[in-house]
Amino acid sequence: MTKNCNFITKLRETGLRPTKQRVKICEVLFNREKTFHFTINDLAKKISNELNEKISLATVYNTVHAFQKKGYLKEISINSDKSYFDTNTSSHHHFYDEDTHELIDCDKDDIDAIRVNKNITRKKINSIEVLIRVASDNQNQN
Amino acid sequence: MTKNCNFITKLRETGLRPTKQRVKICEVLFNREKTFHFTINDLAKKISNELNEKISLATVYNTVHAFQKKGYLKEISINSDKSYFDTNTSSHHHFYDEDTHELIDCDKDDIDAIRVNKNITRKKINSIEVLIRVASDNQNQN
DNA sequence: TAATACATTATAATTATTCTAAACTGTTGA
DNA sequence: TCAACAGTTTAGAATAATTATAATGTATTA
Repeated sequence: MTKNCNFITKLRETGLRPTKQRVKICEVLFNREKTFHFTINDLAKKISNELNEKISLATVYNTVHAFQKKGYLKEISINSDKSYFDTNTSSHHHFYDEDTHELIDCDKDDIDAIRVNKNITRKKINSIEVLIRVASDNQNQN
Repeated sequence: MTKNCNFITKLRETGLRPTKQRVKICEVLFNREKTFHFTINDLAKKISNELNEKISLATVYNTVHAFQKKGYLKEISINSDKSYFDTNTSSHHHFYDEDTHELIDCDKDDIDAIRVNKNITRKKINSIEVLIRVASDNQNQN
C-alpha cells in the first residue's frame, strides 16, 4: 500500500507517468525478496496470475522498454529467440544452462572484475557482460 | 580450385556430405584474408553477390547451423532480433557498437583472460563470452 | 477543468526462423 | 556400374517474437 506510493514517486522522479499499469507492473517486478530473470512472456503470465486486472501485451512491451531505458531493468545478451531481462541492475554476470535454458546470476566472487585495456575514443562503455554457457557433458556430440 | 578440394575433404572428415551448396558456402565464408561477422541475411546477400548459383534461404540456415555444430562457426551472444555468427572460432571477445550495430573483435590484449572461480558440477563450460557495449556519449539520455 | 501530451489497447504488420513434404543427390555395396 | 537409401535442398507455409497503427483513455498543467 505504502509501497505503491513509493513506485509512484519513483516513476514520477524519473519522468514516467505513474499510470495504473506501470504501478502494477512495478509491484510484480520489484515487490520481491529476490531479483529474477524473465522474458516478456514470463512477465505477462506473472501479471495475469498475480493481478486481477488485465494488461495488454503491447503495454507490457512498452513498459519493459521504458523501464529498461530508465535503468530499472537490464537486458541480458543471450542469443535466443526471445529477449531476457533482469531486475538485478547491479553489475554482474551470468551462467546460462543450455539444457534447461535457465539463467543464473554469477556471484561477485565467481569471476574477477573485467578490465578493458583498450582505449576507446569517442565512445563510452555502456556495459560489460560475461555469459558462461554450460551444458551437461554429453551435449554437443554428433 | 584446389581450395574446393580442401573444403570437400574437410566436410567429409567432419561427417558432412560435400554438396555443391556447402562447398560454395565454404568458399564464401572461408576463402578470405580476414575472419568476419555476419547474420544469415548478410550471408545470403554475400552468396547471391559472389556466386552465380542461387542457394535457397532454408539451405543457408541449415548449412550455417550444421557448420556451427561442427565448430566451423561460432554464434555470438548479442541480444538482437537476429543471430550473429563469426568465422573466427578462436576464443575471443567482442565490442558491440550500439550506434552502428557493428561487431568488433577484441584483441587478445584488450581483456585479460576470464577465470571462473566457481566449481561447476555435472556441467561443462561450453563457452565464455564477453560483450562490451559501446555507444557515443550522447546516447541514453532522455 | 479544459487542453494537451502521453499511455493503453486490440489488432494488423513485420521479420527472423523453423517446419514440411516433395524432389534431388552423394554414398554404399552388390 | 548402378540401384537403393539416407541425407540434402527447396519453395512455400507456419510460427513466434516484436513493432506499428490508430483510436480511445488518462495524467498533467495552466
